[in-house]
Amino acid sequence: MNKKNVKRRNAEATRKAILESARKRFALAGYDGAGLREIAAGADVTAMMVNRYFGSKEQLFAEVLDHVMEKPFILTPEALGSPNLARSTASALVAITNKQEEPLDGFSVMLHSASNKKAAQIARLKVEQGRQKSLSDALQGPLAAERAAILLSIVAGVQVMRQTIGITPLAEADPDDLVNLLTPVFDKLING
Amino acid sequence: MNKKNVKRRNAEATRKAILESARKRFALAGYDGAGLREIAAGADVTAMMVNRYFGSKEQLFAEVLDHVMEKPFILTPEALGSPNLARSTASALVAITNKQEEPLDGFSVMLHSASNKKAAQIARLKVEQGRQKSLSDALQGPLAAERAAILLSIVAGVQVMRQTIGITPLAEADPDDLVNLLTPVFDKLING
DNA sequence: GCTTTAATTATACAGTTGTAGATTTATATT
DNA sequence: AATATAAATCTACAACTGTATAATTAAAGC
Repeated sequence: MNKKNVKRRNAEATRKAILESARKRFALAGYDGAGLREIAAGADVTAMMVNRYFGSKEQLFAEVLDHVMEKPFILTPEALGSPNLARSTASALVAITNKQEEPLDGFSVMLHSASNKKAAQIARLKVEQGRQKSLSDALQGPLAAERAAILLSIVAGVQVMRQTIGITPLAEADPDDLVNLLTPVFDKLING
Repeated sequence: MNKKNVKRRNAEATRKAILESARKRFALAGYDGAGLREIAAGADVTAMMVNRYFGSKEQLFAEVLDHVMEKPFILTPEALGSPNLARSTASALVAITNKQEEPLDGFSVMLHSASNKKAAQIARLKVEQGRQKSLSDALQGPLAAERAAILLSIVAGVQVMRQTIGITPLAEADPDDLVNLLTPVFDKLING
C-alpha cells in the first residue's frame, strides 16, 4: 500500500513552526518590524522557507491573523451569558496586559501593524470577519454592533498604553484598582 | 549697526518646515514607516538637512513629540471645569477621528510608532511629561492618575480602531450614536 | 543500494534605509 | 565687486529588506 501523505523532513511541522514564530514576532514588532529572516530563525529554518510555504510576507501575515483571531482571549461569545461579565472582562484584560506576559493576541499584531497600510487593511478584514462579528451578535439591545466596537477599542487602547507603551501609572498601578475602575465602564457598554 | 541674527536662505524656516513635515509623516506612518527622504521632500529639502538640523531621526522624533504633546486637542486642563465635560470630550473625539481628518495629534504618532522599541520609549516619556501629568493633576477624587490614564487609553483605542484601522461599524456609525455611547463611559471616569 | 522527489539551503539581486564626508550654492558683510 | 560663511546638495556606503533562482541535502520507493 502506498502512502500519499508522506512527510519528508516534516513539512507540516516546519509550516507550523514558521507560523508560530511569525505570530510571536508580529505581536512584538508588527508587520514592518518583523523581518522574514528573523521569523525564519525563530523556526530554525532559512528565510526562503517562508515564501515557499506561504508565498509572501503578506500572505503569512494574513494567515497569522486568521489563527490569532479565531480564539479570542477575552469577551468570548460563550462568556457573554455570565452575570459578572463586566468584572471578569476587566480582570482578564488587566491580567493579560501585565508587562511580563507575552503579547499573544491578535490585538498586538493588529496594533503594531497599524502604521502599514496593507497590514492595517488585512487586519481590519480579519477583525471584522472574526471577533467583532461574533461579539456584536451576542450583545443584546440597541446599537449592539457599535457598543461591541467601542468595547474592542477600549480593550485595544488599554493594551497598547499599558503593555506596549507602558504608560505610568497604568503599567505600575494596583491591578485591583484598575479592575475596579474598568468594571463600571464595561458594564455601561455591555448592559447599557 | 551689525545684525547678528541674520538668516541666510532662512535656516529657521527650513527647520520648521522639516518639523512640520515630520509631524505629518510620523502621524500617518509611524516612526519606522516614515523615511527621512520622504520627510525631507515634504519640506522641499534633501534628506541630509534632517540630520543637519536635528542630528538624527531619533532626535527629530523626540522633538516632534514635544511639539504635538504640548497642545492637547482634547481633555485640556482648562476644559476640565466644564459641566458637560464628558459629552464634549466624546463629541470632540468622534469629530476628530473622522476618516477625512488629518491625524494631527500625538496619539497618532505614538500609536503608529508603538512597534519600534526606541520610538515607544521616547513616546512614553513625552506622554508622561506632558498630557498625562496635567490631566491627572486636574482630575478630582481618588485614583486620579489611574482614571486619567484609562481615559487616555480609551481615547487612543477609539482613535486607532476608528481612524487608522477603520473597523466597521466604528468608522461608518452615526456620530451622534457614538457620542451617546461614549459620554456615560467618560462620565464614569471623570466624575467617578 | 540506487533513483526519485521533496525539503532545505546558498547565492544573489534590486530596492530601501539612516547617515557621513566632500562639494556646491547663495547671501550678507566688507 | 570680492570675500567669507552658512545653507543646501551630491555622492556614496554599509546594512538591511523581500524575494527569485539555482544548488544541495535528506529521505522514501523501487
